[in-house]
Amino acid sequence: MSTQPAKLLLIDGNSILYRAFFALPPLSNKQGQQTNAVYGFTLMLLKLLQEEKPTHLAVAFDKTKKNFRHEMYENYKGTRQKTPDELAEQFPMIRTLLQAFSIPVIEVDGYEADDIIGTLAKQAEAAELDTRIVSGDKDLLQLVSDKVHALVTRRGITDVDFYDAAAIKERYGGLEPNQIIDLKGLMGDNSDNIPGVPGVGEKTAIKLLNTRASVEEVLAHLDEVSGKKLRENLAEHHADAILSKQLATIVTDVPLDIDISRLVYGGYGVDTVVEVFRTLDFHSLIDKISEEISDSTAADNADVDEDGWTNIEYTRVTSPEQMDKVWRDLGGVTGCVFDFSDEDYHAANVCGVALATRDASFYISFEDELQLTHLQQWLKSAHDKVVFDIKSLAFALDAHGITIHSSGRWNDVKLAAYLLNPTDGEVELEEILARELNIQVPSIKKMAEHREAILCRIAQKLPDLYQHLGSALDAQTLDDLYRNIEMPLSFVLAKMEITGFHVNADRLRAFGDDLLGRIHQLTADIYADAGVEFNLNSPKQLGEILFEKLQLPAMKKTKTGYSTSADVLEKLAPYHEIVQKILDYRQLAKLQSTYVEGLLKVIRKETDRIHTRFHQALTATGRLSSSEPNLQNIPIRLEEGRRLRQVFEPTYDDWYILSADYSQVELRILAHLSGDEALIDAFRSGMDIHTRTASDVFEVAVEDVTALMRRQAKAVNFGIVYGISDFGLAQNLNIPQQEAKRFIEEYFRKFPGVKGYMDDIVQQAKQQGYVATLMNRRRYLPDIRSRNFHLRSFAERTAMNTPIQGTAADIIKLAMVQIDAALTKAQMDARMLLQVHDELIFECPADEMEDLTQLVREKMENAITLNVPLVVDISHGKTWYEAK
DNA sequence: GTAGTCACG
DNA sequence: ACGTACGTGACTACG
Repeated sequence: MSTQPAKLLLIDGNSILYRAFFALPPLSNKQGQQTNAVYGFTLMLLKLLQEEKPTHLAVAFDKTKKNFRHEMYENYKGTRQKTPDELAEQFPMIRTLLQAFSIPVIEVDGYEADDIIGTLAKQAEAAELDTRIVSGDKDLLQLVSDKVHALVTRRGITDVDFYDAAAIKERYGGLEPNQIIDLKGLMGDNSDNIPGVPGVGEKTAIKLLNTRASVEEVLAHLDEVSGKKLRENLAEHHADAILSKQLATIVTDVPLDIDISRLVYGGYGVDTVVEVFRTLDFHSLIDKISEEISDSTAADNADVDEDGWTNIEYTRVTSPEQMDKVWRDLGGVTGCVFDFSDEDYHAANVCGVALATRDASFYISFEDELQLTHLQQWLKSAHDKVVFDIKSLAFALDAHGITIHSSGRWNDVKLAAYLLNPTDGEVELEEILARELNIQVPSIKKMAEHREAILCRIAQKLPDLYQHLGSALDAQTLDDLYRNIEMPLSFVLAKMEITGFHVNADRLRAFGDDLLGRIHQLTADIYADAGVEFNLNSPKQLGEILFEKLQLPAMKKTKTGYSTSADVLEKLAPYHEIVQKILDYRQLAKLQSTYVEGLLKVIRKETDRIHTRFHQALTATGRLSSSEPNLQNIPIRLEEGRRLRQVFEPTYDDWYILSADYSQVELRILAHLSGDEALIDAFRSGMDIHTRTASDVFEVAVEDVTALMRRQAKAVNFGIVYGISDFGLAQNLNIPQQEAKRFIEEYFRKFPGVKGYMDDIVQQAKQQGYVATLMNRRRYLPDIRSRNFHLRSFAERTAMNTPIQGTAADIIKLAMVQIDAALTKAQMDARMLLQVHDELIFECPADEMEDLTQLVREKMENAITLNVPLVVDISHGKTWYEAK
């Protein structure tokens, strides 16, 4: 029997985990970093178990309340959704781990881990049980007493400082543990968003608390405080100090359905823990605790994934009879890996497909045409299928005359993984398998002779992977977005990519020839002005000419030298005639190289069409992007470039191009999200929003708004959407920062709801670690709690911008899905060609124009109901240029 | 491969 | 005092 004294260990799960998360060097792979954080947590846990030998043990986690965004989502859905569980989402493996260690996890709705620990510590004190609190947060020091001591993490992950009352006294200039809250009340805590009193830091606070024991007493005896400024600050921020103290005070009466007698810790089963370590790839930790492991356990599991890649048994289907066997054997969810090189998206040639369930694997070669007909049947069938990147499949299969439809019960792990981690950019299947299931896929290139086997093995893993990701989607209420928007949208986008945009190549070439002539003339003029020939395309050489040879005033520097960007050159134009010529050259050279030459390169000669590629799983906000070529940035702002749109024509002479764009969609979304009455009223009135903003901000009648006022108001509106800063606005408008600041302050005075929303959303991001769109699309913002001003500010602006930009993306995506369905249903010939963030481009026969206009308007304007109307402007013409 | 620049929303 | 507008992709120069 053990004779060791009873000892209770209370671990602040959140702070230890986050400590580990931030202590580790940043990884490009977020999921990897999360696994690393759990690794750090485990290191700490093992150390504590070994050194502290607790007889009672619990880990507490925060469980924050449901937020307004979830409620909004429910309103939109009209249904109730489960409240997501914060920690399980971000670090799903932590639960498995603690379960393996048989350690009780305590969470209480609406309370933080601190509060639970405070409550348990109080109970323990009453029971005279020796208690150690482990946390990364010094706030917990307020709980220290005779029986309760604290271990607070220092640098690194597992280093801790020990605190009893004496240690606190020494560290905090004589303060008692219960004065920690007074300390926080006065000095605040930036990382916890406790304001405190301005001008009061740790030193001052300690001095004050050495004469008077509490915040209240300090405030009651202000006359004793030396220093006029300090006295004024204390008087002025009386309420802040009291509130800050309250914020810093840990709750000690959390309603718990468990008491300390239930926290008796009996140790863990080594086998169970090793098993979990193995799935998490914590190999070094396995060694650390492996003395007690029996050899057999280790051997049983060691080689499952090691050799499965090449010795997997699969059937190579070569006859129709075998095809029948495929249908019989493929029950349940089937993983599908199509065999094509992913190097060239547009020229991908599918040479086979691997189909697998847990029990059976098949490789069907595309060489045999007969097989394809059978395969096509199956692709349409009601079997559940899991793939990676359905859009690339649909695009590649189209070249084989195979069309796949959204009715075929497809699931796409690329889209699922993207919704879970939108900030990772485009992620390959291999990375997802490694991150989610710890499966290392061998290089197919290096093992070319095993290609089919490896593909079958990957196919076999896909259902597991989908199940894994799917439950995470459910847990984060992303399932609706995934199933009803992103999945169906993939098929719409595939169709658009396959259709392409018809262009007039001759006209494009002529446009380019004209440009070339003018570029040559400008180049000659510039060389003459400079008195020397140089490479005009080199910012370095150009900088030397302008700022050294010609002695123009350098306004801005880059890391490598002088900045020669357009905004700098515009300011320089009055000094020398060469500057305007350079600006003109730049403009024309851009058009020539990026657009004329760039587009000519990608026109398919047989069809005179350009097929862009839409990236559906790339942007952090939920927008699409377009590449090879990018058709989302065809010039429009300057007439010169806009003329490029004349080369984009309908497929047939008597068809038309139709363009439909949301009017001010982001500001309307802001009006909705913020509930600001003035902004809502502005949109309901149907007035020009920038003019209306100018009239409000500059306090003039609408009819007295000048062009300059409108331009400035427009910039402010943009700034608001981007997460405004006075510097940014000043830069944009080329005005002093002070003036920009006044604009912003005035804007917020006139639109207080917007101000409130911006403050709330940043606060919310800090609390829950992410922001969300109206349709619940999420973006995690780990930097929002950073001590680095730059990182934190960026995260704050992102918190303001992403719900707006992302909701706009949600809305147009939903509209696209609905429009596609409606076009199919109405059996119209009209086709969707492009999406450019807030606009959709179509082509259609003349006799469908009216119907299409009506249909598109109806679907776009009613995709979602906001508290302001959504307005869509539609126009058409014989080219994209004319559809304006 | 990175930096600078510029095209779009 | 800190040092910034949000989200993308393509081209050219240059180490």
